[in-house]
Amino acid sequence: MVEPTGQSGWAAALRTARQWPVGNGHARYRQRPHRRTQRTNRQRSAGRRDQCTRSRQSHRPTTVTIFAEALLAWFDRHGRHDLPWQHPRDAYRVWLSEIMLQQTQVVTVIPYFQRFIERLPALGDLAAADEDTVLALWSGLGYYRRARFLHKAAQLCIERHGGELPREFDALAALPGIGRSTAGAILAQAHGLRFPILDGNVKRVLTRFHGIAGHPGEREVEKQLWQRADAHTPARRTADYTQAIMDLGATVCVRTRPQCPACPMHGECVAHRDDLTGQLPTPKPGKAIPTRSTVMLILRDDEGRVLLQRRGAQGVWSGLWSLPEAENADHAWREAQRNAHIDDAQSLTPFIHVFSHYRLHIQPLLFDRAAPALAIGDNDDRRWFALAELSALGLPAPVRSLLTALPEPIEP
DNA sequence: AAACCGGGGCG
DNA sequence: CGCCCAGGTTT
Repeated sequence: MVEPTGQSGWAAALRTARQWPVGNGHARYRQRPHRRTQRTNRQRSAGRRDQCTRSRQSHRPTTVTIFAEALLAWFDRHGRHDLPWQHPRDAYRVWLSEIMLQQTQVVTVIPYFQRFIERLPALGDLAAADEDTVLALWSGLGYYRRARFLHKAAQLCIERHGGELPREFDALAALPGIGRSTAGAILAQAHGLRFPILDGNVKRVLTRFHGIAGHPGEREVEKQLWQRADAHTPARRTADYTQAIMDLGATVCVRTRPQCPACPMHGECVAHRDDLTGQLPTPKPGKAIPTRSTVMLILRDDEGRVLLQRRGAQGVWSGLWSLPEAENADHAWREAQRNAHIDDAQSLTPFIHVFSHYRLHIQPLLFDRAAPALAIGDNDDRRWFALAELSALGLPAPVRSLLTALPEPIEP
């Protein structure tokens, strides 16, 4: 993990927060110097660095509030305030929107949300609906399992919680399809309670802002992200803040080509400072894939023709023309002798070809001056080809490059 | 053609 | 309790 800026950086944050120019979308913030009204629990328990800053400049706002304040100021001007689940912003509507948004972008969700809420306007309607109705309203969104969870959870609310979504975090997160982040989003958005969220947008914003490397799926990384998410979440305007950080991730701090100049936090963003937005968040590591190895036989006759065979219908490169293969050098010699009279071989530089599910270590063996065995003639699946003919054949890319870069035959 | 993503489920 | 996967769509 890359550590965020030191103390001088925090001082800079304070300056930055106060000096955004008019016309850059931050005028409102600039015109309203920060006055700390109350200290939240979070501010009280803020980290060491924070305390250093405060002890030196105890009248200044903490960086915790800087992040939230800057974001809220941005949200007031540039955030989305007209989303259908914001008016009214009740728990049922927030919940439905959160589940839909887990799998689909806002613009796609809106018409589905409206149709759903029109047909099943309250939690009781959802609980009472039959599953076919729910799935029909969901159809086109995909991930139908989540619609079933939604339906099931509504019925559980009737059974356990008097027909309402519970306001207690644990009870909420115990419902199917609602985990820590969705429970937090519902409590924050619908009830203004101070709970953090950590969806994909927030993960992107936080890994960049704090320069947190490592795939967010890793336990340690995710733990850090929740800590940061919690630390930044303000006690006041929590609902707006939650919407704001999601909006920022969705519209400014996007995965490719983020719009850093439009970001209210770019002055303190580690990824922006160190030009790491392209590397953060760290992409999912390609899962460990096995390495297999093969020997590819290049049998070349006096006229420069090479022996190719068509691959079977199964496995990789099915139906393509390719070189004969063997599992090791011994087998390669035996296979070569079956096909031709040969007297020497040279190992060419081995290389690795990567497939989605394994990597293939290829050892090319060149047998020059091969005299085709008469017993095994050309047929539909096996032929000696002149190099000039190769361009008309379907060849695997590594085989093609191998054959086009063959060394000149050594004269006897 | 891969990345994406909160939560469920499995080991 | 922690790791892995499902499931359509987007980049």
